[in-house]
Amino acid sequence: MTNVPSGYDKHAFEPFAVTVDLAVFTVRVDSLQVLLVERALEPFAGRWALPGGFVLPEESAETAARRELAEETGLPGDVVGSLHLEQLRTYSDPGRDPRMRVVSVAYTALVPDLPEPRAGTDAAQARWIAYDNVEPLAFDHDRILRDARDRVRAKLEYTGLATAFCAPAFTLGELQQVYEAVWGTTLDRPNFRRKVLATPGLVEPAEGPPRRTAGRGKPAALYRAGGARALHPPLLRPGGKGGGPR
Amino acid sequence: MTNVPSGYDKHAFEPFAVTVDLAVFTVRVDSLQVLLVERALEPFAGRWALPGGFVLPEESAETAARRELAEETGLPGDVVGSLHLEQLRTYSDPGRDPRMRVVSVAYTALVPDLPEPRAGTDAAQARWIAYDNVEPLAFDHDRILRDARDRVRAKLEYTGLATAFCAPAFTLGELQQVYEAVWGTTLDRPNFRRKVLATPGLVEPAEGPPRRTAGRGKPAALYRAGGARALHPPLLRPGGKGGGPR
DNA sequence: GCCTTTATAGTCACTGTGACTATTGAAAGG
DNA sequence: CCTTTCAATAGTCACAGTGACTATAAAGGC
Repeated sequence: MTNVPSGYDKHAFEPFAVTVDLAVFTVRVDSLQVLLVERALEPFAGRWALPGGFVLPEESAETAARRELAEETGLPGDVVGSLHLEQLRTYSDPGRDPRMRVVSVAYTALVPDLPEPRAGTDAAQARWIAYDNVEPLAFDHDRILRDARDRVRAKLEYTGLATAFCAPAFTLGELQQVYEAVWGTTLDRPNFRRKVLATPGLVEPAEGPPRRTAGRGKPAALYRAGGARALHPPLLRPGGKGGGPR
Repeated sequence: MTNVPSGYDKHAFEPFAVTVDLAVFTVRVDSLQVLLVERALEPFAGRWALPGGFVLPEESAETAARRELAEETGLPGDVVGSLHLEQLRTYSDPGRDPRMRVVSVAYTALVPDLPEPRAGTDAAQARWIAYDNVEPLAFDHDRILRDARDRVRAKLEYTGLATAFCAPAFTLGELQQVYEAVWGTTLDRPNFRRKVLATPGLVEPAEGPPRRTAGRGKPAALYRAGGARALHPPLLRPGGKGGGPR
């Protein structure tokens, strides 16, 4: 229930602040990278942190997440408006912010390879940083980032989310690089191809120019993201089980 | 980031209230049931709702969830302290509570068949109600409940969560009833048995009294929950081949 | 032309699974 | 005590999905 105790005065108690934090991922040069900002203000001035900020009185958390991302990183408005954004979880430990009681709704976003962001008002700079090279972050953002990475890894198995890391048209080799970068594994190319094409709704052939020149070697066929949200059968990652079949 | 704008006054703005809402599920008589309370106060007095309430200044959302559950339903303290509780997601739409700005962190809990709860301070009564018989709830609790049900259905596939619905020692037939009630399907008993026993960490034989009398017919062996969090291979629900999510 | 590189096609053995059928063992009812 | 009943458990069989691997096709560099 959501009862207000009788005689309740909205302003009589220590209020909660509600914020959003964003773990924005991309895949470039075969590695999973995350968007971080360097804090310009105390606390944790000079430390890296996830982009984010306060939810305003008239917006939902998701609206706030898109607004903050645009403000703090200067990413193009149409990109921010259309990117894949998904709620991760909410962090509410007392003391997670040294200044006051802050409850933060964390979001995970997946974007294709994008230009370098530029710092916004509250940030000294904003950069893509390889997940494996991230140094200790401000607040409890290390934990949020780890939770977000685990979620993305798991979701690649049973959803078509990997296509959100790719441009509108992509080759199966590029899609495989996404899986390999996120999972930190290598995959057999013929088997990957067979599984992707056998999973309905994951990818569809792009009808336009059927091939793209990528360098030397045979040009690859282009595909675009399919409409399926859940994959049947799932694309399970190799190895990662606790003693089961390998 | 979580910067407080300069010159910020904690009490100068319209504050957010932070609440928790709980979707507590159990399985009894072959049906998935959810714990609901009848609201005693406005708004939505007389309507059914999910149990929940305000997060206090010094508690985390999860602590608040356990406290509210104990207060509103009178479930035994040790049960509330040890039950499986998992954060679902956070609902933050402006206007979801007609009185003020309320952000609610929703939790899902799974419990074995328990005695009838008793109503607490804010509730006229508290009852288990079959999921399929739930009438429109207060606030946006219909949506929360639906999200929670979808999540539980999906999690049974790739986690050992189904054992949380069972008593400490249970038969494979009882475990199968959990899957059937949650998924709304029937499963082939020999195949279910084979899959459960072939999945490492799902169940372990209970060493104590090896059998339990359940009526007529051969008594079943007893098992207890295994330690595995993720199942390999997963226990997929039937009917998934066609394409879309099932 | 030949060689390298990358995409794509195909083979084969093995595992997990759905749909069944058969057997076991304990309690219920004469 | 013996038979019936019924759930638990064991076993069979065909087939889809997958990992490991080999073979062919299509491009560029020389």
